[in-house]
Amino acid sequence: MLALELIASRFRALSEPMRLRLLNLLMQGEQTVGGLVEASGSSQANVSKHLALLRDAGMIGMRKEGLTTICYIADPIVGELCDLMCSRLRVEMASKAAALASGRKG
Amino acid sequence: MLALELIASRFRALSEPMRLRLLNLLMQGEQTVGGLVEASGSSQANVSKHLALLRDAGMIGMRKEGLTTICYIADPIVGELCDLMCSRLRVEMASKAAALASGRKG
DNA sequence: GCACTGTATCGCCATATAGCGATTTAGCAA
DNA sequence: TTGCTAAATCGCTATATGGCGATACAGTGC
Repeated sequence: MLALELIASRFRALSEPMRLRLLNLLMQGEQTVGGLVEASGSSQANVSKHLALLRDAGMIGMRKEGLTTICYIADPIVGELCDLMCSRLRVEMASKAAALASGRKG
Repeated sequence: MLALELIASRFRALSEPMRLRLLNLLMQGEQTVGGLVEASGSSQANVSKHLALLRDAGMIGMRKEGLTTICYIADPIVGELCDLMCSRLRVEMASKAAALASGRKG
């Protein structure tokens, strides 16, 4: 179904640690591509590619100002999805830790 | 960072249309693997592989009853994430449709 | 025109995985 | 044991993509 592919592609955009890292940086405020390159510790080519993918997925926006390109979160869903996933993971990890502590199998 | 990889792997589990389809089927209630094979129209091998991946991601659970294996949604996050994404897509598609109708560029 | 800088893109390699058919394994019934 | 069935796994191919270095492009200033 078309809709499923659309949804899948959005989730896929969130399925790489480097992209989550870039989104996380952008959630603190808009940044230039160069700033993201430096902050992420990845190569310029990779960051550019990931940013283009995030843009195509509608998650971020980009505007040019002179030589530099400035990126910003374009879709509030990003924070919501990550918050949901993070809070869920916290619950799971807490229960696993409790299981380990009590000697049960994970 | 470890956490980012964990989060990314969860999103990755949701990044295939076939897996979304299987989850969607399971949201109507638990099903056998065979039932999912039939309902999804995919091969038994593929469905089995996707289900194993979803299980490893903690999204579904499986229990054996005699010969058959019964699958069920194990993590309520599945529905929430998909609802969020779907509602967001509806908003975007509606605005794109409006843009098309008014002759503006998408 | 030239040089410099910030981004985007290209070519390449390695890895991951979706899908397929074939096979194996596990449980039930003779 | 044999046979049957449900599911998992194996071997394979094709495709997608993350990461790299090199290059091309675009905007600025000379």
